[in-house]
Amino acid sequence: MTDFYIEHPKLFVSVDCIVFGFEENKLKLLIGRRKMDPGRGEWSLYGGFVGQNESLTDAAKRVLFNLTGLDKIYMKQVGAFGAVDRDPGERVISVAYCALINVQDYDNRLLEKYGVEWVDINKLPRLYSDHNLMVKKAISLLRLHLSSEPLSFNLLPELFTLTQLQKVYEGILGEEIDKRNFRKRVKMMDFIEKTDEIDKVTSRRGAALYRFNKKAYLEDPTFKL
Amino acid sequence: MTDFYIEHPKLFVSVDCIVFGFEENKLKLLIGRRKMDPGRGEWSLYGGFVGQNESLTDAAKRVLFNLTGLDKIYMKQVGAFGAVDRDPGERVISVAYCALINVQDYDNRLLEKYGVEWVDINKLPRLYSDHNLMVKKAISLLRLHLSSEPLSFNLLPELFTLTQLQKVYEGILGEEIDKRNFRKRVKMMDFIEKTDEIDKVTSRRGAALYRFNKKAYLEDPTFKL
DNA sequence: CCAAAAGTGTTCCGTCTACACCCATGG
DNA sequence: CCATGGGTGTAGACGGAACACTTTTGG
Repeated sequence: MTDFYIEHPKLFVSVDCIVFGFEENKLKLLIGRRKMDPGRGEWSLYGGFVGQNESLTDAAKRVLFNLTGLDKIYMKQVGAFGAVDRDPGERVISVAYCALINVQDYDNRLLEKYGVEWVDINKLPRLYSDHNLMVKKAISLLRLHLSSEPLSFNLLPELFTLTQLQKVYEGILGEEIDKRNFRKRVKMMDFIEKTDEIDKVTSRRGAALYRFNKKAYLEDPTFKL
Repeated sequence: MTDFYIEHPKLFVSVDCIVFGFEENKLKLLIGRRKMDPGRGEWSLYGGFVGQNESLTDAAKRVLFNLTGLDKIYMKQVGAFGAVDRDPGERVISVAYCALINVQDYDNRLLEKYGVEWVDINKLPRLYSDHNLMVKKAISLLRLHLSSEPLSFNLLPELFTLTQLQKVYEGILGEEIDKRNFRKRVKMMDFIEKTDEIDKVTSRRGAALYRFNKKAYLEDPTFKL
């Protein structure tokens, strides 16, 4: 390949992943202690550098797969962060990606392997570099799109109760929702289907389990919840 | 500075600017013919490479200043574009920025100097590389934020008529708006102030000129239009 | 005197919000 | 039998959408 742009500088480019999960009826983030300099020991998002022949999304997928053992994760770009001194070590441009995973699919042995933990988003510590900023932006993005896109199901198992679904909404929005109004709205979405299964774990009475029918949704992708 | 990350590759990073203007009651984009290889002669956004000691936003500001002679332009990041072969010349990560300018402030002599033109966003040609994608995303972003942020005033002169304001909305949303409903909503925003000035250019009768009072807005930054 | 744009209110309908009680079950 | 979470409907308020005519003035 010819060097068309040889006179311009090249920079390190990394991706940082903001991994959301839903556990104990709370919205959580997968973060860990940095294992390298600079910033060794500080709380941090998990990231990695972008390869010469790797697209940004591929890099994000690779990093997410390493961290979680999962592929086909729902993922969305949050934005590029490029302050000159954002990384104390070297000049690095970082592109943040937000990921939503179902913690049931996550292998907990990886927590130890990577030294990461699920931390309540309302109890986040100070993070390395500009990672708090990234998280803040990711949450605004989630909030912005929550009511017009079927995001929430990515955080839940295949079968879920309406209370769980509601808690996901409350976790992301950071406010409580009226149960009756919420269920009324759910009923209008035909692709949120009641199954015959009953969940007896979280309540004595048992709660009906629902499923998000992706195929039905794609036939008429109108979402408002 | 120590080379902490020496083992990782470095990439070219550029910024591309999507410059919106409002002219002849239409939303337009400032684009031109590429003056360099690869892609010489193709329609393209205006961009530039990010320097080693320059933040992403500074790079975008610099490129915008070069192109328009204006600083303090309203600017928002659209996102990072990182497909491996997005640029036919070399591997380049590009961060797109959307800018809103008032064409009255723009020196038309620069059109020739840079070989750029104001093109109706509904009549855009095929653009270089993934620039059409960038534009599309920028427009979605504008639409998304239009009703909750005072974006539109950046496209208008200090003093503007309500019809002009409405045309900006229609241009961005791509649909017509009811005049009476629109004006009713404008009246509720106290920081859109009627002045004593009258515009006699666009109508025989003359239209009242309004002003966006930024200070008043900042005291109570609630926007809904 | 007419063309062209400015300006102005009301009614209706649908959507959102507030709100409280009974049910089923396991321990 | 009681504590715990699951499940259900209605009325009133509010906001958005539809809609047509009068005014002013330059040419």
